[in-house]
Amino acid sequence: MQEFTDRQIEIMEAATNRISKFGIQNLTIKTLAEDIGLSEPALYRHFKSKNQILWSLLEYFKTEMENRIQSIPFKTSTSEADKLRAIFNSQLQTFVNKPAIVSVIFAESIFHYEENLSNKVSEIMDMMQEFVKANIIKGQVKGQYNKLIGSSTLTTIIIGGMRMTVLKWKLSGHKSNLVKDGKTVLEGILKMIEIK
Amino acid sequence: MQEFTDRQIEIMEAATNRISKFGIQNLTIKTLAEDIGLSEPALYRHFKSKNQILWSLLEYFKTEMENRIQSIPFKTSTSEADKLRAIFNSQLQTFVNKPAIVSVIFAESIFHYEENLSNKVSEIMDMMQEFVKANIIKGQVKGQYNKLIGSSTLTTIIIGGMRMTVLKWKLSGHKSNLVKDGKTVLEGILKMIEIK
DNA sequence: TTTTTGCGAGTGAATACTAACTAACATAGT
DNA sequence: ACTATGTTAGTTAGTATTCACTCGCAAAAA
Repeated sequence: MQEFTDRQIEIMEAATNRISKFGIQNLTIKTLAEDIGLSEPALYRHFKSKNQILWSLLEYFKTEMENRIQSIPFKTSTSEADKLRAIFNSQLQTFVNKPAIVSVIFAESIFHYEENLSNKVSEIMDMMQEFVKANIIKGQVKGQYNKLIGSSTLTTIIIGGMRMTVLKWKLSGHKSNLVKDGKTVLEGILKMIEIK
Repeated sequence: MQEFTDRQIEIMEAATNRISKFGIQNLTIKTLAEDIGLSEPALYRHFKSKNQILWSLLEYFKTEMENRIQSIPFKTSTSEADKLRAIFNSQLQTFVNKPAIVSVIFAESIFHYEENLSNKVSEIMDMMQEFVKANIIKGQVKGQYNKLIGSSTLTTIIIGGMRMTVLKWKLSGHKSNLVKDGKTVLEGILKMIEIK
């Protein structure tokens, strides 16, 4: 298990914010050092390379996300649909609290050239897909969801719809209501698959 | 209306290919010139800046896409669902024929720092959304689609599902069957909204 | 002859990263 | 209690390399 120092976390958060505000092109060791109020070489005391700053940042968020979702408390009586609602609510709320994260997590393309980074982004996406797919399968087995559509296709639709909502929120300059819009999309899909 | 010379189109296609293969970070005037077999200054005979190469490339594809979709022949008797099928089929087929385009069109984040470029990407996305939303509204008015979900939300779900399918195809290294997977997703959604 | 399209050889500004050094502090041996 | 030694976290001043872009000139096309 990775552990990070306070300074490392400070650096990772500053990096996330800069990417969110000005894009990855503007994330340089120089601008990053200025944001924190340190010299460039000081950053190299805490990370051995720029790549490692980005990698750690992704790892840090992945762990946070995994822990947060897995520790959502469910009663045994909770329906699969309600579990799905809780997972997405938690996820979208996190994005609202820290909008900068979205720019990094939803950016398969920006790390295209650095294999270890794009792999980390894929890992995060896969994790989210696993949560959703497991939910769908369970719900279909339990007879809570209909079986009009296969679980893989349904997962693609749900994750796709949510990602699209987040993208629109980002393009609106975070002015739209992400939690509400996300809920609307999810309820729409549930309306079509849930058996009441 | 913009017109491009043969040489300009050659440059734009080479740029698209390089972005697709190695990411935008690797698209430099030098590598681009080498791909075409010209010197760096020669490129500046055809475009006044690197930004303009990227802008033109987006404009070029946007126009192509608009014309292609609008010239799909429909009989008056064609159902809205069949129109939607035809539009997405045409779009996905274009991606399969020129996979490099996807890296550029689906890359809101890579142009984050250059306003005129991210605006162009938004324009392309908006255009696609308009086509879909118009189709949904018409279908609901004609009673071909049910009204369980509002047209905006449904548009988000459809576009989101298709984008997700394209993203998965890209991450698979273009090994999955995009046209087939896209059709499955669309049929899944139609199954839930179409009134037969 | 004039215009178009190419070239070799640059330019200044960034970029990630390094070298050499230092002040502040912790710890261990006597 | 005092000194020797090592560590942590920072500094200033660089390095080599890469970047988008330009200048002056030639050859070819119109």
